[in-house]
Amino acid sequence: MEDINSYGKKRKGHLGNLIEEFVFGISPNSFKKADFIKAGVELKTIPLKSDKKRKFKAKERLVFSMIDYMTIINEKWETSSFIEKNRMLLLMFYLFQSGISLLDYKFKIVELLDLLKDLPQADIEIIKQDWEIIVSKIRQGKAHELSEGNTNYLAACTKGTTSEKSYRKQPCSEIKAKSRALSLKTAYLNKLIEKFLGLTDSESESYLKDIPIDEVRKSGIENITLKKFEPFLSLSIDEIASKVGYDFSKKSAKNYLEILARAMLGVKKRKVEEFEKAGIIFKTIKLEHTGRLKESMSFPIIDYMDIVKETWEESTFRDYLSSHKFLFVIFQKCRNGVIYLKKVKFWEIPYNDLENHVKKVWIETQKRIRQGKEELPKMSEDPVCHVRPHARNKKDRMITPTGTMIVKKCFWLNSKYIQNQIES
DNA sequence: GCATGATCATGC
DNA sequence: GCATGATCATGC
Repeated sequence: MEDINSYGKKRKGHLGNLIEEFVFGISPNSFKKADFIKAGVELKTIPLKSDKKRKFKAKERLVFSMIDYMTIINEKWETSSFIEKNRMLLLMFYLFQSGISLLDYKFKIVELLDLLKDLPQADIEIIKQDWEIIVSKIRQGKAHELSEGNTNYLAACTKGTTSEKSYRKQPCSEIKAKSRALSLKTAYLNKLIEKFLGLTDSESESYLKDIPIDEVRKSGIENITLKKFEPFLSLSIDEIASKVGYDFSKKSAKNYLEILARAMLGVKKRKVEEFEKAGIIFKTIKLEHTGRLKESMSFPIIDYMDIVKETWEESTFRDYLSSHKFLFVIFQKCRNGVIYLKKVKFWEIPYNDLENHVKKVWIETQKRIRQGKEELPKMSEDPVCHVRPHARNKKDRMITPTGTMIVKKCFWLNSKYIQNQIES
């Protein structure tokens, strides 16, 4: 056995090995079997960060082993290598702190979790469907197009080095695909953590709770969601309001389109539970009577100090875009001003747009910030995205690495681009 | 009509 | 006080 102190300086990936070796006295194995072979239990150490509201939040997604593209296409969910290895998880959550030794991390939550028993039925079904979506994409020869936005709770995230070497063969296409691993999304982990901490989120409400598991199984969560909106298509917002029992006169909220969108799903509370778990972002969109979309779509503020230290592959913005799915609830104005529900659509950013256009703009943005420039890529410079102010006012500024203070800005998806995505 | 800059409204 | 979603204002 190695001296425990020699581990203290190693990287976070070694924390799991450390626990296995020094806490449980087993030698680390990284292949097909669970860590505790006889018990069939897989150990996972998961970093947490502090959170004002909920005490702790997951620092990152929970990553399992690499997807073997060549063999997974012959598997079935129930007997899959994923389930075989990861069905029983020993989850050890620790509070991450930068700059301290691994040996000084404090564990905050330890739970044993049976993926097929301890989660709500609907969740298990959705995870299974996610697995099937991923496998069917590989079967269609589209492993290179996989993205975390494809699925809800379980996702295929990139894993391994970012160099060319990390591309590997896939069975149904000649195109090489990035190496990826199965993972639980950060959003889903956060809900699990909440549960483990005994916190109940009284603000969110499920819209699948009254739907029989069989139907979730048959139709899939996306179709069920879209079906919820069907009875309202082409209705004006007044008609929708009276149908769902929402009284405009009582409360004239500015976010009435969002309230109506939730009400059509059957949710009265402020948050949609399944969307919280899946990291699905609700976007209500209002088109002009001509079908034109006026406004671009904003994203979180750019931290100028952080972005210059990031690589594109691991950047905050790439992570945000590629790990979220969006639900566009699209309304359109008539010539006479009446607003009606036009279309509802799930959207995730297409791989090529992300890796070509957004990447180009991101790299250019990083370059200009490093140079101390205040002029960041404009809408006219790329058809997909641009950078623009997003601040309270001109005085709302943030420090840059060159020491200047510039107005808070963020990435925006171009209005025209979103409009095209809605139409296609 | 459109690009770009600027700011409002809301909720935590 | 601040992040976030949404929208306004201006000038070409």
